[in-house]
Amino acid sequence: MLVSQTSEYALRAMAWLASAPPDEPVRSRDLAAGSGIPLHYLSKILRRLVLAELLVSQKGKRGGFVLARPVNEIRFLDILAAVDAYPTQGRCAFGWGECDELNPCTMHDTWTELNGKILSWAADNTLANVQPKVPDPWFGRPPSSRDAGTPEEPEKPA
Amino acid sequence: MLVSQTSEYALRAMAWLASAPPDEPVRSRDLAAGSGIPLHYLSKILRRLVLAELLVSQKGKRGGFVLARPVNEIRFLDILAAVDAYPTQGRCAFGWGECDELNPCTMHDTWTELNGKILSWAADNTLANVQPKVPDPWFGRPPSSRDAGTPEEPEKPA
DNA sequence: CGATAAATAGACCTAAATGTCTTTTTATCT
DNA sequence: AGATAAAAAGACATTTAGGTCTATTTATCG
Repeated sequence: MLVSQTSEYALRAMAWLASAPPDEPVRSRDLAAGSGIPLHYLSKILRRLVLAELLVSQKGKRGGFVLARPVNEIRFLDILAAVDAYPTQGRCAFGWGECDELNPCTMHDTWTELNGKILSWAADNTLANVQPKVPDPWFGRPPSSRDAGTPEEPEKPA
Repeated sequence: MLVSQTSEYALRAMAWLASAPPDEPVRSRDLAAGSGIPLHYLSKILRRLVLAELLVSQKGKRGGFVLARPVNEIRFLDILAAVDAYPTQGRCAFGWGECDELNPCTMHDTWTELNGKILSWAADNTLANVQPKVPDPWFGRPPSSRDAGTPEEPEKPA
């Protein structure tokens, strides 16, 4: 695969949070339900994003996650780096063994070309490039309420 | 990781074969020693490349592997496809669930941008972009002979 | 203060990717 | 024909990514 599942999850989660109103924190449960990411696995990813200071978490009642900075200051590159999916920097992925700038392998140039494209894509795009085009009154609500029509009701009433 | 180990191996192996003289087949043992790919794992990858008709294999004594076509007719894309690392085509990697052209997710455009760059890189580059710049009298020889200086001697004389 | 609701932490499981080993098949050479 | 040398096939082991579950901590509310 060219993009790991984990980095895809991280980008999706951050994109979701970028669409939520910034005043109140988003619970991981809602984020999981809305984005289709398994709850407990998502929690691990969110923790890493908190450690990378891309998110702020609030424990306890009324807790949840909020972006730590404005959307235009969170690059895709930061998100990928936070989950350890940082695009290869130093080493040439296709070099056999001891490939570097001084002693390049036969694929060094063409690999560097692609690597540069990926890096600039990740460095030039921020969460600002990802916000919804059309204002949606349901943003920030758990999407279960969108289906059921009863936004306040928890999913485990028993 | 952004590129799987297997697809990296496949590209390296093909690049190595592209550097070898086309008249005689390269043994997988030599290919493994030269490229640093584990022998038996390499064998599996080579078999897939044969099935994809990018390589021709010759069994028995004096056997080995040769490119099935001229270097400028083997695209990186073909190699990646052969080992099932084909860059994502239809689906949007960052879409949540039901993202497509008609109903795009908030990351559809920016993902499509990157995906297009990766695809064109893989489609536009062939093994011709990878051949060594400087002719090397040792190409096609097992690299162990390069170190030992006794090209004809097998590595298990006992 | 006690109940509740959230993140946090970490043990643990599963599946897929990766790597190793052995046997079988097939061709070539003497 | 027999010996040898190669790919082919496939069983098996290991590692890592991905995913689940449970307990703990921390905050808020009544």
